[in-house]
Amino acid sequence: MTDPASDATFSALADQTRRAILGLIGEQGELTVGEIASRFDGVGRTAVSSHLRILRLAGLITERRDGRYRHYSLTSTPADTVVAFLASVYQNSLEQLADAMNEAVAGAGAGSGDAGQRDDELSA
Amino acid sequence: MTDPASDATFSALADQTRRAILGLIGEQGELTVGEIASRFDGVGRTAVSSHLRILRLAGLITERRDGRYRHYSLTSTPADTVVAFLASVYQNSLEQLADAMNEAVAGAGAGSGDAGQRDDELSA
DNA sequence: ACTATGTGTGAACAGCTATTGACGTACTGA
DNA sequence: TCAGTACGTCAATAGCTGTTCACACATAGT
Repeated sequence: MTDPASDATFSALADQTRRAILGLIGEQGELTVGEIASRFDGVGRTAVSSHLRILRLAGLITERRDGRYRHYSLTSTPADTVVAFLASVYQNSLEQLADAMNEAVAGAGAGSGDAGQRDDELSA
Repeated sequence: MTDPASDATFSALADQTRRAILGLIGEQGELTVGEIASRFDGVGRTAVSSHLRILRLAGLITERRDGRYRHYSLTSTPADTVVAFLASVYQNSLEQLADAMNEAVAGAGAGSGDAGQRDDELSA
């Protein structure tokens, strides 16, 4: 729980604007910096760029460079760090949850497609 | 995703010390402020008390007053907010995962109502 | 009374966020 | 090719939030 990866992930998720950006990207699939900044009236391109940099360093999003544009999209397995933390803290009561989650992940990856989730060991 | 509850939860989880406190409480089941402060050599009781206040306001822990001591323990379904956020953002790929996780949490918490650390219920 | 546990308050400190201005890069038109 | 324009980022600054400590206070046990 004291991993640098956890720290980066939770710090990235701590900001409300960044969570909103993640939700926006999740809706649209791919967005550029200008498109995101145009939706947040109170946030400029520079601020959005900084937020995207933090999200990218945390491994939550990836960028695809297309000319002068940079399209940002969600990564495939972003919840791993969060889920791993929850599983380690609440293992006494949520151990069965982790098992059910692994099964659900495996089923979702086979059924609905683009997730590409890999089943890893959640119960530490 | 812009709920105040989400903001409080993710802000509480953003701090490394608070995540370590959660892990410590998850291991021991119940701990007092002094016990927690004694384990973190660089953090005093005042800081621990402040962190516990933030965690309590975020709904992650609950306190049980026993004389002059206050025993802190994990709440039953703390991951709901986090899971709800992940489900809303990654609904395209993790919709079934979120449903399965909510069901698992509801099933685990339906029996007793607490985190499972009910070794004693002595009342003042 | 005396001691121990826990919390509240104010100050110092560091860290983060948003802005302004400027720069590098890449498309567009003549 | 050459300017003009749009997109994104970098650097520096101001403002704000959050963490920690020292001190004092309230509560509870002996």
